[in-house]
Amino acid sequence: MATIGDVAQVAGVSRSTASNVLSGNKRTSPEIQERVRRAVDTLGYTPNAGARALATSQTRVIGLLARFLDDEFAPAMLQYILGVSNTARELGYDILLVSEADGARALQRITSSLMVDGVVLLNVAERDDRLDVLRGANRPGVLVGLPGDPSGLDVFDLDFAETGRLMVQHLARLGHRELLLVSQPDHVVERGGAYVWRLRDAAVEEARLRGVTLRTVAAAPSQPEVGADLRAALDAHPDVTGLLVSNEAAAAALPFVLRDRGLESPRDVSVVGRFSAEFARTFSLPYTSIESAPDRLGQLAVRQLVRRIESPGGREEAHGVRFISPELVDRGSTGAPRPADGGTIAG
Amino acid sequence: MATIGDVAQVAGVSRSTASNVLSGNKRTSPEIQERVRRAVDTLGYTPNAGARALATSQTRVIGLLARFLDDEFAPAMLQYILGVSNTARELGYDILLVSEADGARALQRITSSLMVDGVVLLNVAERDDRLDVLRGANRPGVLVGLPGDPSGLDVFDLDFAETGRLMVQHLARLGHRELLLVSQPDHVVERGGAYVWRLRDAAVEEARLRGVTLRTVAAAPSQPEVGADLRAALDAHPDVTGLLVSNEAAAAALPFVLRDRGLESPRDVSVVGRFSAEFARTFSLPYTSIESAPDRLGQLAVRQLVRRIESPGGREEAHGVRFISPELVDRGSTGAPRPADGGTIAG
DNA sequence: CACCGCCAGCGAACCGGTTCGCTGGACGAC
DNA sequence: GTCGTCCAGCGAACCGGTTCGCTGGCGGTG
Repeated sequence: MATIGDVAQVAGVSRSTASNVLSGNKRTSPEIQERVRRAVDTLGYTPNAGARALATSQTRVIGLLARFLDDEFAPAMLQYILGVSNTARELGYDILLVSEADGARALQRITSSLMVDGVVLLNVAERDDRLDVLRGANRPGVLVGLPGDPSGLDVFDLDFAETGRLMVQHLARLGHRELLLVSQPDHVVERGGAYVWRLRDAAVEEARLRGVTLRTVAAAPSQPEVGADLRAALDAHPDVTGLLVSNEAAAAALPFVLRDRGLESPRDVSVVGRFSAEFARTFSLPYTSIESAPDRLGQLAVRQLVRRIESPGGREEAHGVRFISPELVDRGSTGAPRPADGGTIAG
Repeated sequence: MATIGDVAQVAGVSRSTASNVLSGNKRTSPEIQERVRRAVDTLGYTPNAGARALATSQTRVIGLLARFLDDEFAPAMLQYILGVSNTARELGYDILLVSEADGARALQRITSSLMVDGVVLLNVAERDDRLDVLRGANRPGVLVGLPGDPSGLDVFDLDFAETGRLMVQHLARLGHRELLLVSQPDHVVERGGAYVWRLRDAAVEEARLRGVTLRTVAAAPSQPEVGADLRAALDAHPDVTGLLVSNEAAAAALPFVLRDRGLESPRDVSVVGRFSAEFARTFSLPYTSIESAPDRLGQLAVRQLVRRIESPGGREEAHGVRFISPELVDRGSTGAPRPADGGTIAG
């Protein structure tokens, strides 16, 4: 491999001059620039990343900590990863993907060895053991997903409370009085991020204000168990006309469950989900939904992270939580409720 | 950050001795070992990855080049990524995930800057522009997916020819005489790997030997177009009783299409797919299938790559293509064909 | 008791970049 | 013509590890 010393030699200049030409940090004469560039081309020179990292304490690599929990629905996570990866590359960074179970230790490893300039944490839990490590680390980090205590951290997330209100509003305005919200078991939610109950609590409150009945059920966050949970939920609440699905695994399984029951949306039941357009395409889901915008969240997170990485260390921009507003995408799965003439959803 | 110099100072030894204790490359007295270890704990020392890379020319990072094509069905790729990532971590390596469109340039960048010790190429195409770069690179690489010219490369792949034969065999033995193989358009196949026509050609030959009719159709490799393609295919071939699906997007859409047609498997049509068990779970697919084993392929690829990385540079193990044998997982979607009494698949 | 061999620990060099302070030549001003 | 200023390029130091050759103290042997 050619080194900058080789380049300098071929160009007939010193190593420092070659470095200055390539970095542009110091003014150099056009003639010298030309000679150095030609030498670079001749030798096919590429800077050694390790040496550069050692000298500058910068790697131009971003750590991406994805948590893949055993019972989690992985396809939803893929879109975050791609959003982060693509944005990072646009900004000139590479991605170190860390998927190991012990996220706290992994975070410790990659930050304290200075492998990365910063990190993005996905799937942040209510009480996430990675956060203490992050706060003590010497590299900045940005979260996707709101933890219980976000103090001193940069966080991006969908506004789940507003999402819950919006879902209830939408169905209530259409005339639905009996709603069912499909979430996830609390212990899973706690690990996987509190977003589900933030949505649920706001939805419950909104339903109360509007005098609408909103029942909530927990369904497994993974296949195939979620199918059985959905069936049981429909059996338990036969008079429900509106379904709110804030559980990606449940949304993906819903077409099969409705079909088994001989139900069609919106004829028999109106459905509003919370997932991304890409997710809907992938699973052929014909349901109106709140866009969860994983690509946009990933993009915002990386942009903010790079801003922190590249801002002169001294003055600190304030940390904080940024919510993105929910947007409803109409796919025609909602309408007026079926007449309440004794027909039941289990029909 | 504490350096090895700090550790040495606290332990009262020289830097080289501290290094020797930590690497274990040279014998050291138990007493010195103890002092150094204590100093490491006290200071919370972690080696600087850049410095180590510079000194050893090793980064303990593996580059993972995933190609996400516009019209490709991404969820299938996720399992390869996780397989690679988890295996790499087990062997003490981290993963640099590269998803950018220009894979050849990305490969050039990460190898010539010595950011990685080796690379795994996913989704290798028949004529893949990354291969020339890989052959010219100074780091080893392993492919998942067989290219047109695999000479001088390590390749792992499912035995797609055998897979095609097995699928035909399975249905022919059950008595099916009219089969339809759902593949992908040739131009997509060429880019995305030749596996689809390797399977198709073998299936066609096997059908010929058995005197069975096997028609093949191309369907889009992504949602939602694939649904329309499937419907058109069923319309065009109403007498088909056996379906071979070697297209993940088509497999994921098939339940919806069959439902629209009022068809059930295996009652009306027998189905054999080619996808992984995890994929089947994710998409609630009740179809008998050939296991595509992405996790196992990823694991084998990483193992082989690490072997190359860590083998003393001199003696070279022979390169070559390793196929894994297809295994059929029975999910009950195949049976004897419906009586050929004039009933048609288009019902 | 003297000599030899062994080996634990040390010091220095090296990996390949970046950066800082110095220098000397060119040019402008008086 | 002389002096001062400016700045392009140079050399050296530094980042934080690893490694190689040397050394000196110890134990064993004759």
